[in-house]
Amino acid sequence: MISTNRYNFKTVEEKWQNKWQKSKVFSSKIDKSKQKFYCLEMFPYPSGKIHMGHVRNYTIGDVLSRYKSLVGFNVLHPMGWDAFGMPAENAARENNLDPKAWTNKNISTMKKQLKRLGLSIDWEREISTCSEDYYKHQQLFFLELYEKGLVYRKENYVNWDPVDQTVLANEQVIDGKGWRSGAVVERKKLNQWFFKISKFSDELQSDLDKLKEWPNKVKVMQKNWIGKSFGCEIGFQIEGELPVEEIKCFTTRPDTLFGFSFLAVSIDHEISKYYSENEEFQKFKKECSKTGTTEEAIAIGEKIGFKTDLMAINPLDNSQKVPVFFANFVLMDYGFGAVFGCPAHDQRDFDFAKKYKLEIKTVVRPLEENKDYEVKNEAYTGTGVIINSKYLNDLKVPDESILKTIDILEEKKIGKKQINFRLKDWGVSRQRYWGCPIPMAYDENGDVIAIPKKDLPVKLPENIDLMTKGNPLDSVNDWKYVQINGKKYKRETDTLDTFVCSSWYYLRFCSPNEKSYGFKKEDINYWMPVDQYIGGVEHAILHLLYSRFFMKALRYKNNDFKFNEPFHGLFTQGMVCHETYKDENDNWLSPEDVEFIENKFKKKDSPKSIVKVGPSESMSKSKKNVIDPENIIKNYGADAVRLFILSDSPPEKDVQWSDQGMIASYKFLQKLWILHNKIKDKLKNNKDTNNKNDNLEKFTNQMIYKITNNLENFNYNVIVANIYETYNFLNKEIEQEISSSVLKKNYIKILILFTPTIPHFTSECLEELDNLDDIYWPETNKELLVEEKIDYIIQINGKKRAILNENRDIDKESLLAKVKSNRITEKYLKDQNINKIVYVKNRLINILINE
RNA sequence: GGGCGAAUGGCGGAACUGGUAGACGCGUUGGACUCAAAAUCCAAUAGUAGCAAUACUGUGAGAGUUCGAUUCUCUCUUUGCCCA
Repeated sequence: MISTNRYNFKTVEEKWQNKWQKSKVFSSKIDKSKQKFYCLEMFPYPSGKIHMGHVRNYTIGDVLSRYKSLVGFNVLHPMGWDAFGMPAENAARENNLDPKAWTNKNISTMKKQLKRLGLSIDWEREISTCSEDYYKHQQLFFLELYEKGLVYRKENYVNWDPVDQTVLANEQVIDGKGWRSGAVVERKKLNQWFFKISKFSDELQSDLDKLKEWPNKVKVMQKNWIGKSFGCEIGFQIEGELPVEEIKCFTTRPDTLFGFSFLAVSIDHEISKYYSENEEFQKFKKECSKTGTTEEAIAIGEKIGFKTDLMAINPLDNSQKVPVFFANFVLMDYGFGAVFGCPAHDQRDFDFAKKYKLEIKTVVRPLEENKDYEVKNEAYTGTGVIINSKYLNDLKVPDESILKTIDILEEKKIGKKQINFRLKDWGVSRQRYWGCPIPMAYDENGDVIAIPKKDLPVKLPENIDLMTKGNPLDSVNDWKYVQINGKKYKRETDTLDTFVCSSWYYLRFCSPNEKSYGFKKEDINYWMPVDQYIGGVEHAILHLLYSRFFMKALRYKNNDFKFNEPFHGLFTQGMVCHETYKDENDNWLSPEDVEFIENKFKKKDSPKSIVKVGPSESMSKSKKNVIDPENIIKNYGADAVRLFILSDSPPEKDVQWSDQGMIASYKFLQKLWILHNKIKDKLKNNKDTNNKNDNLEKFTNQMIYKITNNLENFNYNVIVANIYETYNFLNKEIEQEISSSVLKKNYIKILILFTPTIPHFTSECLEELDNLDDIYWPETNKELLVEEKIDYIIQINGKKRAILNENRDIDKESLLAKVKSNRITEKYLKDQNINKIVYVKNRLINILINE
């Protein structure tokens, strides 16, 4: 009688999680005799509870970590909390709580939940960015960067909410209004701290080529963001009443200079000082401030200009004089805050010229057009040749024309070759409470002083009033004023952008307990760089670029680093999606409130209700299409959840949540448990037989090969398929006579293959077989992979006609003879001339005949 | 508008460097067990024709390279993401 006890995931999973914790199997130490592997998933923001996205992200990382340790790597797999940020401040304000208490409560909840997933995390390295132990090192880095000249203060435009008296991030501006107050957002100039990321623009771009293990998509996005452009600086002579002699422009299209019809400058251009008394200009400036500061807002918004009395002279044709405008689409931070307008070959310039009735002169024609080609309804920006441009005529656009024109301009001393970047310096000041204080202060004249290093950390004050308008720190007077060297100073009350915290946490994980500095040289030189970084593609630009910058900034004038990129490999996983539901009044409904009866979705307990089913979208609280991992883990167990979240889609793509799929994974583990018990009984009762059955041995070996390859290539969905395949095979094979030693040996290998995916289950099984020590990843026996019999594909005129199972390495003639005598294929070859035979050894034969 | 990717059964998805298309799972259908249902087990499942053996069609559309194309090249369509 086979024992058919059900698999009790609850006791088994709890048992193993406790064991792992007690025996500290996942704690990591430097061991120079072993090769290290640093596996890092993007750390979570402690918002309250974990969501399915976390489950997916951390399961992927866990499969990798567990696999790598089984292979023999010394694995570092830490976890921490991105714990500063606005949600805490908002939640605290709404519920009259302390942000710190709120955050720490969330951390403890989420930590419990993550442990419940059975992740192989070294919790002794846990860090939290809102703890003093963390941010004090960050303040020191800030000062070091300041000393190296990589931090500076300047006035910059921000999105200002006049009601809440605060700065808004771009994503908090919705339709030009503040997300909370609903007030029309203004552009306001504020003094802010900046990281000089632009100093590394070139390096950040060119080093992307070294990141071979990054998805190309992400590299392309970063490249576009950095936006290296090659062009030329041109000085335009100016005529007019004002004492302005020259305006410098940057352009990537100097070859269109003969199509010049206006010159546009930013409203912040230095010549604006002559218009400070001009009421019309001030009105215009106000008009401009209504459009947001983003490039997109400027691109979509209407192009408006303010005509000055100045005229600009075309340096290549002194007889041509064109008007100078202030224009809202020219940004001061790009180039020199001035561009020359060539309407025929730039859509923005074209729109502007139409509006202000300026000349549109065609200077490039497409190759297929003739000399009389003229730009009509829209600008022509494609390739072609230069026309109407005197000595530039007939140059090929763009390759030849741009370089040639620059040469000419340089020769005439009118212009200079120049490389320009779109990437702007990183503004890190935030007018918020719940962040890392910036260790700076001001004297009564407003002059800056750095807080002396010995006085660090600048602690964030606690128990403060959050109900004030603007930055709460501004009104904490006993904190705000500070004595330095006997002199009174006012502290910087802005805090650092939370992206700063996440720009170096990967270093802190290497030395989480180091007191004197953010990391220890010895630690980072062993563990860094991160071998595999895993997270959502939504961080493709900012977080990843900032981290890359921070690494380079720390390394600048510092020999402690053996590496200059933090993340060797990057994997971006897809999102977890679910259908969306709405009731008849367009209120979002949670999947829990909806049931599927008689082919229709209904609201639970109201059979007459109508539920509108929307497309499957990324799970989000606002659309209520979320599935709470906690319930799912409680009902089905961690292993089943891990199995499902990996099974349905490749990890880099979005996955649809499916209740049926989830249940199937759960049932599968039950079936696997029954099989395990069958095998156990068989091992107990069977003796070693001489009956030679090497099917199992062969199959296991093939599986080792397949699963290993699939693990190496992140084909985790295929691994789940491999696990099912293995079950299907083993469940049948077990009915055959197998020597128990062979069975045991192979079954143990199989369980180890399953371990990265369903670790609790396999640990229990392995223990029951008294095989817990000496667990290592099995190796493929290459010789066993070689099959003696092979399915040969028989093609006639390229068309598959049959499959013949014949000996390996059979020669062409013998195979042909078999084909000729084969029941199915003989009729095709009868009385036919064979023209050609394509024979691919151990694979196929293609016989070409006349027809 | 520009850049990058994707398109395979009813659905999610497999397919090593061009060489058996549809692994595996879901769903569906039929059967077993049951008074019945659920659960479980067995079988079938790309389409068309056929009792069947088998044949023809088939990886978004069209062309090309090749003995052979889901895979490589070109054009187009749809769609996703990023940038504007």
